[in-house]
Amino acid sequence: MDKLFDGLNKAQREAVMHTEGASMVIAGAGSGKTRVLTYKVAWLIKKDTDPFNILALTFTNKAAREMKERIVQLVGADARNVWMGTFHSIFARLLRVEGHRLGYPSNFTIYDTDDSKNLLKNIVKELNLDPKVYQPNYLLGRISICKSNLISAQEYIDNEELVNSDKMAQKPEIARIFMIYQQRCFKASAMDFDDLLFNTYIILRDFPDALYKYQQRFKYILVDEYQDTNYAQYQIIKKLAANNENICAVGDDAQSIYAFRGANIKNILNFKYDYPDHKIFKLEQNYRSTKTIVDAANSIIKNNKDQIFKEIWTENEEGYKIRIFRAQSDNEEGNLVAAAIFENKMNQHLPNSAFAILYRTNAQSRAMEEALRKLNIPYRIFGGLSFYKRKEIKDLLAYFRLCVNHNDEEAFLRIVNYPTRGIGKTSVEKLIALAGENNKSIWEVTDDMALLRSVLNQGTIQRIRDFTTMIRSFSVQLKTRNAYDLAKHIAVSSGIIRELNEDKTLEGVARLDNIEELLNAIREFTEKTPELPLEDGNTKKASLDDFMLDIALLTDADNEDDKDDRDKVSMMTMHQAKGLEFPYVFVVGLEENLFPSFQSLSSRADIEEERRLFYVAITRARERLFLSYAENRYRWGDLLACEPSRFIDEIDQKFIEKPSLRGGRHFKMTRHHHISSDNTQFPVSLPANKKIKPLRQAERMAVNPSTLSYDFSELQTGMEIEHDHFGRGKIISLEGIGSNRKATIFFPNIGQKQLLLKFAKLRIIK
DNA sequence: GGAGGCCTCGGAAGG
DNA sequence: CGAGGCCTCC
Repeated sequence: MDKLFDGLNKAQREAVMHTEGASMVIAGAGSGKTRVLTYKVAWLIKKDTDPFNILALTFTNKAAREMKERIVQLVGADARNVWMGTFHSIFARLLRVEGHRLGYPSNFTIYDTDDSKNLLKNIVKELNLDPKVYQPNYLLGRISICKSNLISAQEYIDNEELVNSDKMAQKPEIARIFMIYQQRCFKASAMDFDDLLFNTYIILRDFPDALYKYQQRFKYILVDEYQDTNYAQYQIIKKLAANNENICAVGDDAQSIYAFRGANIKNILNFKYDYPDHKIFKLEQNYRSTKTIVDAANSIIKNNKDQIFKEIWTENEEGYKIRIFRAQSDNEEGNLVAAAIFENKMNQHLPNSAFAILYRTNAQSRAMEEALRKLNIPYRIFGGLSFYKRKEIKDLLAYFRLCVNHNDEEAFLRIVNYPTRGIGKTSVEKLIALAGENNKSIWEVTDDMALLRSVLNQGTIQRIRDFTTMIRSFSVQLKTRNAYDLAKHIAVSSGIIRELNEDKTLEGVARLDNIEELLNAIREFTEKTPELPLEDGNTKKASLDDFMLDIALLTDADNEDDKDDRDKVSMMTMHQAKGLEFPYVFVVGLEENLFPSFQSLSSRADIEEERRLFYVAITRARERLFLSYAENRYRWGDLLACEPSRFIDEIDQKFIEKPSLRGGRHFKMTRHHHISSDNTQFPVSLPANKKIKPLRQAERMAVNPSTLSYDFSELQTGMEIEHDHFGRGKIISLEGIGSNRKATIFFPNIGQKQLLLKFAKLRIIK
């Protein structure tokens, strides 16, 4: 037996060795799923499969990168040639080559969700429709679900059922908006995230030579997180695998938590019909968690009706029972969690990084942060505003985008007047209108003097031409300069750096830092990318258009900041925790209406998804699990009374530490759980408009006004403080009492300011 | 064009 | 509560 198989158990080994034909690996939490995938690819390579013939699809870039590194360690650098990446990055690559078949240039832009929403907003405005009725979020959601179910704009218009349901919902124009949106994206040489899948499918469907080419190339196909694939992804895989049927789908139906964004659990349930000769491997031994945690998780998930039978077990020791905290308020919940972390850190000699706090919504992080700060426990929050979503980053990237693709409408609109150059809203609206009337992109309009003269004055025209001339001059240099040089040149010549330099606030300084960080990333890219040979025998460093190829597909996890990985407690949503593990895990906010979320209460399918999310959350824990809930919680500025989550009741009581429940439980079966039938519809009809918000008003409760006394006694005249926005300053005087207490502060960069202490979150420097 | 006031509305999140 | 959009005023 090859030594590659050392350290794999029987089920894992069988799954790895089954390379020919279809197979499905049902991998329970902590059962070594990633291991099977990596070893399977490694085994294929070892058996002399050309890495170029292996396609491995993951859900995150990070997963792909880590897996690739691991495989390289196992079988050598050759493994770098495996086609491994997310669905979106792999198929974006395919579309750069094949997109011309549908009329896209190879340098098409990838619109991110902000671009898509802006475009939709503009379209609604141009059509004079009510922006309240046609909200960008809603529209994009609708369009996205269509495309991920392979329904084109034309098919939508022709589908009576869909059009009628929109009429019933008083939104009859959705089909038209969808169509215009697609046309505008096309005109801008842009694809949104869903187009990357939709268009890939269309090419495989309509161009037999292309289908043949990729079926030949991808002889072995592996798909990770199969339970989270949507219909479009499913169909693409099915097409690619149709010839060889060497497909291996890995997943766990119990961990499907993305149905809300179109993932279809049926893909995993139907695998057996799609590939009748398939083999199923079940990985049921958990290596991660204690018996208590594994069995408690089993006792929860068995409440779900829709699932593939499996029995997760472990040889690990029994371990600690689960402790449950009941808190009076969200703040007290934070204090209990922080205190427990502190105590365990000390008693068990654990590093901060041994702990994770998992919550349902990002808003819950605040109470936890405050509590941890009080005890001086360092923490790191995952999620939040992504680097690539920051305004200054998007601004600079928009310059790059427009250089690479002049037709990129969203990039054009973003920067045509940033930094300000006297091209106002009215002029821009006229450009958009001209583009629409003449079936041109905005850039093409700016190139047509006759058209411009028809609606704009000479001064405006000149300013617009100056702008396009500048962009052109940048574009020319794509050929001559390397990515870093040009990026830096653009950052300076565009005026962005000057603009940010003038902003002396903390925010402004941080923005400039971010620009610098982006430029550093580009420098690194320029240096790391192998040089391309030129016709004249010289070589050429990577250029800015190379860098821009899949920049839209990058996320925060892709630039792991090594400077920030000091020993810290991790805080994140349960969704983000998928795939991770920690010795000590706190799952907080176990309250009805929060977890399970109030939006999920009316359908069984939604509740089951929440339950799977709970399952994911608790199976992150290796040694010890803590659950908590608050009886009162601030939500959207109101103090709400809460009841403990039904999920707490679902855990078999024998796994729970007894004395923690002071006063016993005050709820049992008295609640009414409104359960309607499953509203999953597939593939033509769309999910019905989601439920009406239940109970919000009724839940509201009076706030106890005696708690509103403010005490800022630590602050004194003469102190140096720091303010989020104004930076450091010195307190000149203090006046007023209670909530009216205010300070006069001198900020060197800004001047003198009067601030109400209850709003200004001042930090004392000395 | 930018600052400041008022209003609205809120899920989880990968690419 | 707080972010973001929109409107008004300079």
